[in-house]
Amino acid sequence: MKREPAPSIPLARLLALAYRQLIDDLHVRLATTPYAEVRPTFGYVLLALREHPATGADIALLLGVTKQAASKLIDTMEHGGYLQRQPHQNDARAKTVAITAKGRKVLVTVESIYRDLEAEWARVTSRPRVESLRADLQKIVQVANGGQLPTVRPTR
Amino acid sequence: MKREPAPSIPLARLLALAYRQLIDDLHVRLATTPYAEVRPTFGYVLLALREHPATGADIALLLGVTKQAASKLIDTMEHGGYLQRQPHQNDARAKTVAITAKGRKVLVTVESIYRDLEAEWARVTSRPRVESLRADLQKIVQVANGGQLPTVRPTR
DNA sequence: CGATATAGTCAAGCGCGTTGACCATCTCAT
DNA sequence: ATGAGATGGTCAACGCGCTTGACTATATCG
Repeated sequence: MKREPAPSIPLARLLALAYRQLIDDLHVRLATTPYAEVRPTFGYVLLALREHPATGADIALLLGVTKQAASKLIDTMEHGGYLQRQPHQNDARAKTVAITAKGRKVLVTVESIYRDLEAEWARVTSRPRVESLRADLQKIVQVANGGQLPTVRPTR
Repeated sequence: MKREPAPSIPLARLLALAYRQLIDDLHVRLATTPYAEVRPTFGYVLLALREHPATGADIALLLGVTKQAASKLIDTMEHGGYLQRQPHQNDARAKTVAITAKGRKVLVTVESIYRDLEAEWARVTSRPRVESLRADLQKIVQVANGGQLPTVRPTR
């Protein structure tokens, strides 16, 4: 046997695989709900709107994309009934983007699915190890970005 | 105080951020080498070709994309001089795709950069924790895929 | 041998982002 | 108060990376 010492798999590859695993599983499960049309980016927007409405420019900034791209996404999400544009109170140029009841339901559904998925991960390793994973990743990402969690930028 | 228990950040988000962190840093550093034009997907292909050549169809399967998409990518990489198409020995339909010396140099460069980056991660947490991270992610992904590491599919 | 599968390519189209140009409105220094 | 510039939003055109569909040439196997 000419067995090499098993090469350690690049973290980048594992991260990509794990991420896809989660996202794909999420959307497989979402497909069985009334929210099958929800696209991966929706979640980030809904999450941002949960606390309080925002403008299109805010969302563009959050996602790290242009206003135009954000605007298109908001169009789609509005057509889907996940959020709503309203005239802005203090600024006649701006529009307020607010999450709808349907949008909130998606959020609740997604969170419940994530809980399931993370529980499966915990069965494969253990609850504490999953929490270490979360903590370590958070720390690493934060340190690399001056203490802040950077804005989303789903993938590339 | 109506302080909620600090919501734990979704693993999916952390994974996405960590992955982007790594990939972006990699390409920032690559930009200072003679291989600035290398795109994220190149690495996966080169890695696959390191051991032995493959056909376009193999590569398509590996990347989880169509033959057509793979073909275009191979075009680009061939123009860049990272790999080479040759007639296949036993099959007149097929073409053999082989890594070039330049392609191998990219691989060496990338690995060295990854070592640096992973070392930085280890400084933020610790060497053993980075290795736990790697081991846990690998296990989780494998278990979810019947013991095999799935094919690449860079992102979505 | 012929039916069917497979390797590869060309062409058109789509999703999701971009750049560029533009208008309406807000802000602020003068 | 006003005018220059910044900002919010939209429309239009286009690019990149992928898709589906159609096609040719060659392999494979009953």
